[in-house]
Amino acid sequence: MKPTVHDIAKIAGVSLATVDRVLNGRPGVRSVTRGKVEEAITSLGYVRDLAAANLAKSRTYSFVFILPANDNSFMIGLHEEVRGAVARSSAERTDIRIVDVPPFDARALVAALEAVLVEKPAGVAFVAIDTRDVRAVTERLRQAGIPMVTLVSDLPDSSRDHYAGIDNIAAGRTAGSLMGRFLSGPFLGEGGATVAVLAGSMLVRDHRERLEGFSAVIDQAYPKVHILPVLEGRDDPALAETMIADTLRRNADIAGIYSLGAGNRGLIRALHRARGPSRPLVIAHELTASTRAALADGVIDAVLNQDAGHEVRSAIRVLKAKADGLPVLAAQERIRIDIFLKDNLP
Amino acid sequence: MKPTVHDIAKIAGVSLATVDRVLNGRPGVRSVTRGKVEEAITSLGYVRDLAAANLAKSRTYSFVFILPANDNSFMIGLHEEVRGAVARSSAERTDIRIVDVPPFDARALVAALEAVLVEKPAGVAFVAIDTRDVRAVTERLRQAGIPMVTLVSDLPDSSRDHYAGIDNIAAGRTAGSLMGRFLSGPFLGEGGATVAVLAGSMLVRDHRERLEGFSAVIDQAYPKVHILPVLEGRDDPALAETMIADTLRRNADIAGIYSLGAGNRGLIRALHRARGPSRPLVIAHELTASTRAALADGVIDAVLNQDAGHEVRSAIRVLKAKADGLPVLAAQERIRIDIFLKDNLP
DNA sequence: GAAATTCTGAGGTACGTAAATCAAAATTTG
DNA sequence: CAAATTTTGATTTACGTACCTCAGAATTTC
Repeated sequence: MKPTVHDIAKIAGVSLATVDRVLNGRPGVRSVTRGKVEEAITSLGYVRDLAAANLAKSRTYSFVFILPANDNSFMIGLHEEVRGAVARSSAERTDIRIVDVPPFDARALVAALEAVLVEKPAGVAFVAIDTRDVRAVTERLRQAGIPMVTLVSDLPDSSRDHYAGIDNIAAGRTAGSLMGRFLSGPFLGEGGATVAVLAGSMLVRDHRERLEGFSAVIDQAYPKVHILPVLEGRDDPALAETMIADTLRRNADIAGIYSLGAGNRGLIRALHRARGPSRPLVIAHELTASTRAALADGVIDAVLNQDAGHEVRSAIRVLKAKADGLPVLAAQERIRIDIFLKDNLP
Repeated sequence: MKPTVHDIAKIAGVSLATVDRVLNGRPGVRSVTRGKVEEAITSLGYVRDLAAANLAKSRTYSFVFILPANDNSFMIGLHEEVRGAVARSSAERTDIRIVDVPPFDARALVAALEAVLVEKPAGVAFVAIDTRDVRAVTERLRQAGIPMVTLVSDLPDSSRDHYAGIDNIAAGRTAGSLMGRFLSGPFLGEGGATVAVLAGSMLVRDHRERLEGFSAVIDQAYPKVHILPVLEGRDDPALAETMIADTLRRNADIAGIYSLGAGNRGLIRALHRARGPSRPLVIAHELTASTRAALADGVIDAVLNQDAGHEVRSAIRVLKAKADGLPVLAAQERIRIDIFLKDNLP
């Protein structure tokens, strides 16, 4: 039988009230007595029954999710996953509030985080933007004891407790490696190949890191591949379409395209329009309805994906654990880079 | 506030005892009264507080995991993950027992499942072997109301409730696609390429399915690639080593190897020994210490992986849900095929 | 219409923990 | 050494559900 507070009281030779005082850090216990109780706890291997404790406290974990109100499918999907979690929230003793902020707007994010500071929820998750101001607020949140999880885009070396997202450098490297290997066959050979890169914005860390990883692998392992200057499409389908169409028109010899941000609907439209003699090899991020269809059609060759549902559920699990002061299972919470070819679409 | 049994009693105009009788399917309630209560339940949107219910019942979920006592790293890792779950079990109200059976032994598996039938745990997970006898026992388990989850290797169209493992046909297709594309470059060209396939046993479904998917893609999309007859290494490193060494000696022109089972330590040893002028392209399954090292060294080019930890945790979640008659979150429980190149090793 | 049977209500105890009150004991302070 | 203070004990209520008993009401059966 699992030991209970009653067992501790018996072993330590104190009353239930004293055990409770020790367990919950309440005042009014001499250090001698506290020592006896703690000894009994460790000797019995007592672990508090969280379900019973939460029941007694009639506790609900209140979390805030700050999400950019982006127009692209990935962010819309992320929103949906959080809404799904809200729907399940009553059964999980959580109470999740969604706060929308304008995309790529550090000041709006800071303002939202400051509001969190006032509200004092049990935890907050947000898509980070990497600026000094944002870092500064996170430090204030940490001091206020509010657990923080960054979602999708990280803020390394800051006060955040955890990052629920993929390793974007590794993602970029993987894209580079696939690009290099796939190109080595039918495309390369006569001297070299030109590759275009479409990003959302170099201001967000995840995009910077993907480019970094991609370039590193290409430069090092596939020196015959030449990367054009990055196109910044602000994750906007319409903008992406014109940029890609322009680039394809100007550089007839483009052998590959790496789309490391969102807004792939535009990219795909441009590709469909530009049906030339030989289509370029395309590697994109995020499996959405449109990229999935493009993969199946052979317009896109590979899609690297992060599962928004996993990220949201992981963020919630981690916030809960942090709120309870429990350790997190790192292996469980690592968000993986999914690689989809047309053959392993789920 | 979430509605409770008290609210139901009040709304339905009955006593708490009657609500309890309805909720827990106890006898002694007229259908008119039952109707009133059920109406109140739906109108209030009542959902039973599982944590409180489990506390009241002082319930622990007892699960049995039947695992083959294989010598390869993957199965050893799987064992470890289950043991990890056992270690965490007290906090999760689970009580997991591990039963070891000899590998590739359908009769031993049947015997273990029959023992489960007697023990009547809250659920059972097992690595399936696809025979009539095994199917027959699962039907008896289903009739006994014991939730079943197949782990790693499935038993489709049987009485099992869920499969915690990857789609092996898709995995095989993915391997075929990578093999075809990677070979198209440096290896192919002058007419064709020869590929060897190393499996564990064609008696287990997962291996059959991987081969099926692999062959389908190669035959259809890469007709220049020729697949040698399958080698069956019984997931045994020593046997695999001699088989691969033999094959490499006999067929000097081998361009690729697809290792779809376990026992890769042997494969890797053979590859290291046989350092010829041009090394073959190698795609293997399961990321273990040895395949990871081989990937990093460039001896293996790609590894398809299933995360044993995820599979075990998913199996437990599903068994719990089935035991409680709750729905499972399909998206959460889908086990993904990880593709590792040397660039995205975790 | 009485007896037998079936329903229903009221109430309690339990699960393991939290949190509170109040009295009693121990300790410290002056 | 008495008074003030701190520490501890005993007890209670609560969280939401499960499960039990027993009495009384309603219904059915003869």
